[in-house]
Amino acid sequence: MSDFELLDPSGIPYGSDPSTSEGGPDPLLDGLNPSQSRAVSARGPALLIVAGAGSGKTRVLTHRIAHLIRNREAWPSQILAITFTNKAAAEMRERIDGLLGAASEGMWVSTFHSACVRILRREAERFGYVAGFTIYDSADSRALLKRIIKELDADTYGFTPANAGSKISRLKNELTDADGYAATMNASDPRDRLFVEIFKTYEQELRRANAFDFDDLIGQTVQLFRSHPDVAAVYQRRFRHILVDEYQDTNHAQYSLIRELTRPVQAEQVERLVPPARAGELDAAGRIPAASLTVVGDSDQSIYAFRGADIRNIVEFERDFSGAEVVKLEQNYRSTQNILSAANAVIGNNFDRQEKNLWTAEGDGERIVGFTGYSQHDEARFVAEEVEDLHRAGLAYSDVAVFYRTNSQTRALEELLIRSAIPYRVLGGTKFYERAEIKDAMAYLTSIANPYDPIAWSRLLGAPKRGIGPMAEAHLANFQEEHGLSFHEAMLRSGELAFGPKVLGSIQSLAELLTRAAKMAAGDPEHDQAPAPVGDLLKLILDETEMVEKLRAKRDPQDDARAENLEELVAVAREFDVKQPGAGLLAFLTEVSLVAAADDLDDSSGTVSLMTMHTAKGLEFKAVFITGVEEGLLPHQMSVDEVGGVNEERRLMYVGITRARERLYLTLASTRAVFGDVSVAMPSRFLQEIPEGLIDWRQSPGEVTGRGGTESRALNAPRGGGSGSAGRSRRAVDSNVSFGSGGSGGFSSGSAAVSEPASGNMQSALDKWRERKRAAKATQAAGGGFPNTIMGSVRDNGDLELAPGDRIRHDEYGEGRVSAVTGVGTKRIAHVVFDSVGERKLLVKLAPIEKLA
DNA sequence: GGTCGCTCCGTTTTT
DNA sequence: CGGAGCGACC
Repeated sequence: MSDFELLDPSGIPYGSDPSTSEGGPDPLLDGLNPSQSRAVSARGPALLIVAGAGSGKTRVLTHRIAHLIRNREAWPSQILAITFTNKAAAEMRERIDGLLGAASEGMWVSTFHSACVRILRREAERFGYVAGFTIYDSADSRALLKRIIKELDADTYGFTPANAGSKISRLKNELTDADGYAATMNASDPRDRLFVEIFKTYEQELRRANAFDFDDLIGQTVQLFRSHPDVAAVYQRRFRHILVDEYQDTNHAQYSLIRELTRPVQAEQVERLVPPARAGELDAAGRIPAASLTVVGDSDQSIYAFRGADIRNIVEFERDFSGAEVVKLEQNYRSTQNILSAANAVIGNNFDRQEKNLWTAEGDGERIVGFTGYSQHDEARFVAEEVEDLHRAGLAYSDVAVFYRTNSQTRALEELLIRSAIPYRVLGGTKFYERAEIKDAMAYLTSIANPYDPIAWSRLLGAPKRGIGPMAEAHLANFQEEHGLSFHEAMLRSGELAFGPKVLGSIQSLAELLTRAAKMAAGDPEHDQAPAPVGDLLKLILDETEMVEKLRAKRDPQDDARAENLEELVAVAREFDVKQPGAGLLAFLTEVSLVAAADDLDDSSGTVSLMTMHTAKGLEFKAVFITGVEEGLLPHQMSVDEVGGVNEERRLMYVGITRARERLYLTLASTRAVFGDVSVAMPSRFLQEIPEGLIDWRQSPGEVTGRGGTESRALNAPRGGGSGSAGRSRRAVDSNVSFGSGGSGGFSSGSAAVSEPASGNMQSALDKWRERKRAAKATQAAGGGFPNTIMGSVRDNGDLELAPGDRIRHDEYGEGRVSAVTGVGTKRIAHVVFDSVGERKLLVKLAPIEKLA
């Protein structure tokens, strides 16, 4: 479409270099160090920029693009820049615009997935798809696989949607299809044969549904290019400069895509190009030369092997692309030397890497702070207090991030952050669009765009409940398949099937709704009617189905939150309509399908960011907490048995450390709750790899595990002296107390395991019951307070009134005096000066406090 | 056909 | 401890 109209109108050939000979300094090279400058100005067929963490690679990349455009070596529309997240793409576009004015018009800056969707939507008809295809997320894929496995009775062979799905995903990332796998498998193994059956059926079903899964987006684009050289030629010609960020995390499919895009256009394809090629585009042999490729990466930050990333792509780049130049960026502009020294020390233990050392001219900075908690709650409490101290010292909340290895670690952290009235946000985890009610509503939109999609259709039938059960669904599905109809058409003709009057009525009115919505979505060009905004469509669906009202009518307080989520979705749709007027339903669905965890990071939100270390890649914060630095968690137990697993975990640790600019905290707990009961945790081997002088242990592992256990000897920590043991015994008592008293709030997840069985069971059953009741009440009352509300572990002080001067007692901080109360309603915050620990801010409603008479 | 409650399952990281 | 899935009841 319009992208192609932006092709160079004046015919300036690729490679001509009209303006570099101008005298005077180049503002785009100004302020760059020699390596950076080389990385911006180097020209040639291929360039590898080895960019250590914080070495200014985004700057180099944006300047390089701006340089190409300003020097008239390329038009914006000839540039394709691939980033890892949509947020990174938006940021890059913004920075280029900042350098050149609105120059990014027509440029493709996007993720692999977004770029491929764009290509596939445009070319879908070429290979039997329709532009309105659905993108299946992993949950959709699993739903489809579940059906297939059941049909083939494959569950008796141990197949599950999850394991079959991940195997298919792995194969697709290797560009292997079902036939390809069948050719290499052990044909005498019935399990293998069955898997091929599953794989084949899955592919058929996807095609029938006019849907692609995540991996298809890349893989099918590669297939498209390979089977249609004329289509490939269009893109090979168009993109003269291809730049790929985070190249160390590309998988084979992505690598192949880049390979296809950087092939020269052969003479016989050149003839077929529209518009025809100009003389300036061609080389002596009548071909259009290959695009120039720039990749940026750092093999030390490769952390996605589990999803097929192949580190060899970057390691063997020079061999792969002949004539490649390599530029190394080693000077770091982000972190203090202490942080870098720790990072270097850790990553230095990976023997299979190219030697590289980050350094900075900025000085040592503060020492790294270490802390070992008695439990994960204790650890979380430290984090919350320390965040508050940093904030008091003038650091904005948004400059602070808390990292962890697994998403399940958020619970304890959230609990303590809520109590401390620290605003926070969790990136990733159970994402907004993965919530059941959101998927329900989205199913309507998906089905409107693609009425052949069985997953979306099947989902919307039962949401909300309307009397159409599995029986009716099966009949309709059979009918639709027999007659080759869309699901909507099948429903409109449901009168031809033997349904009872009630069911028939439900089906008919649902069919009418969908038909009406589909008409609105399509618009009517003849009557000058534009496609309806997405927000209107969604509102229509929600109004007609009464989804929100039905949720509100339920007693369960969680349903209120669900209703609010739906309203939030309407707001998201409206925002989309404003930001991209006329973009349409399809664009909205695409955007929603491809949001990444890091995409909702909002720098102006004024909140602390919680995320996994994987999500943290590419980001930076003034202060970083890495939590759960324990054996079994970091490195994760699962990775220890895998070949190269620990090395990848070490790179993950390296990524985490190098996100920090000024302050780094490494925290762990000596015990961690796994499932229900408590197990002992050992400090991570990575801690030993950091020179001891770099860490200032506020509480070392030795002080906590005590008694000269093997753990403490393994560490570089100072020997825990007298003060540690006093603290330990006091806390030990605390935690026992809170176990016994179910009503006191706090950490009841503790260890009931050791107490006598009979009373222990009764006690825990009672605790559970009380806990549930209180949680329900708390969430009911706390509505609208914080974006993240944890269920089941929040206490509620009801309408506790506090005024300056009041004395209170806190479960952990002891007694103190209220100095001020700010905020209103559920967000009332008490500022309390404690006798022992000084000033703290507490959320009146949720803090474990009581007023003293 | 829907709802409730029980049991059993399971936890790495994600576009 | 939490969620999903299934079986038994209404």
